[in-house]
Amino acid sequence: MFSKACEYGIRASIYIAEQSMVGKRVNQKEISKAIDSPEAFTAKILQQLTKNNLINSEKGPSGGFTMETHAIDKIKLSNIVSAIDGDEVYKGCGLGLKKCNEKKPCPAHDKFKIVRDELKKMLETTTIKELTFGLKDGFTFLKR
Amino acid sequence: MFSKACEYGIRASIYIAEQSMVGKRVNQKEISKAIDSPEAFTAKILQQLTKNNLINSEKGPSGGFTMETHAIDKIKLSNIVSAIDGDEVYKGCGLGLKKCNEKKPCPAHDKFKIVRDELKKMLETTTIKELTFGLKDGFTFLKR
DNA sequence: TATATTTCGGATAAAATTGTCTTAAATAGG
DNA sequence: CCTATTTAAGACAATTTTATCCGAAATATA
Ligand code: FES
Ligand code: FES
Repeated sequence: MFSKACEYGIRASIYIAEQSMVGKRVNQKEISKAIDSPEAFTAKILQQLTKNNLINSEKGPSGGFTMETHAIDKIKLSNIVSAIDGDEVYKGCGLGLKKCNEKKPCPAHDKFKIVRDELKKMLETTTIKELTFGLKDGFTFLKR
Repeated sequence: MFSKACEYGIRASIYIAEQSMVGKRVNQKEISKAIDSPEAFTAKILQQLTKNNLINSEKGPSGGFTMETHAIDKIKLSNIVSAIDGDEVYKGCGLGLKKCNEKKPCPAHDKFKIVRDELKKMLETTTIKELTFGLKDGFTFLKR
């Protein structure tokens, strides 16, 4: 569904958001430990998210990453996905024709469109904030 | 969503089925021309589909690929996808945790499950046959 | 039987993705 | 100002995916 980079990006975003909500800044090492991802690779992804203004970074001792608290319920899953994978997965043709095209649809278009639009709606309405809720109570997990 | 290999595999299957329904056997060259895919790579994928008994192949002059007519409405999209990509896409965790796990779900589990199950249902109920209908009438397309 | 056609199978190559390493830049704190 | 810590940036490496190539095997047909 998504690339590894994107999966790490989403997990990292959720973790950063959760920590930001209790006023904590987290660094690369903590993040990759919390979400069980390769440290250097994750660092690259964090750079991407930073460039896309989805998270903030600060250098130096006691530096690290945060998500602005007022943004946590504004940022949607789709923002993370677009920033890393682009929007092909929820806008492109399921059979790989360049651009999904209503006028010249692939044979699976009608079937795919339903699923893809559901995915799109889900990504565009799900906030990072709501994904943090189960975490601190131990109902949901960012690694296993 | 799917790999390139899988996209080609689905398009090829639909084309082969369509031709088989009018009694025509098609070879690698025709197929990759019809679906606009790299010939040698497509040949590999056709081998996979053959091994999985989704299509039949015959060697020699006038050889090529067919789909058994009585199977065309039995074979589902999920059969093609599983044969090439496996079932990760509609059974795995959306955030990349190994195995989706109801007991220890990722934060996005509930949201993802809905979409993924819809995808699963679509793939498991859509037959190759119904995907061929629009083709000959020029309503749907395997390339653009 | 000889030949041309076609799939099969394995090796190889190119490109994209995933992952690592090293150095530079920023910054907090002594 | 100096040092330790942390992110930024770019080069590099490994792996996976995508794609090509070639010789062998099968087969129709002349
Ligand atoms: S054209 Fe293929 S999904 Fe719309
Ligand atoms: S655990 Fe992530 S989708 Fe089920």
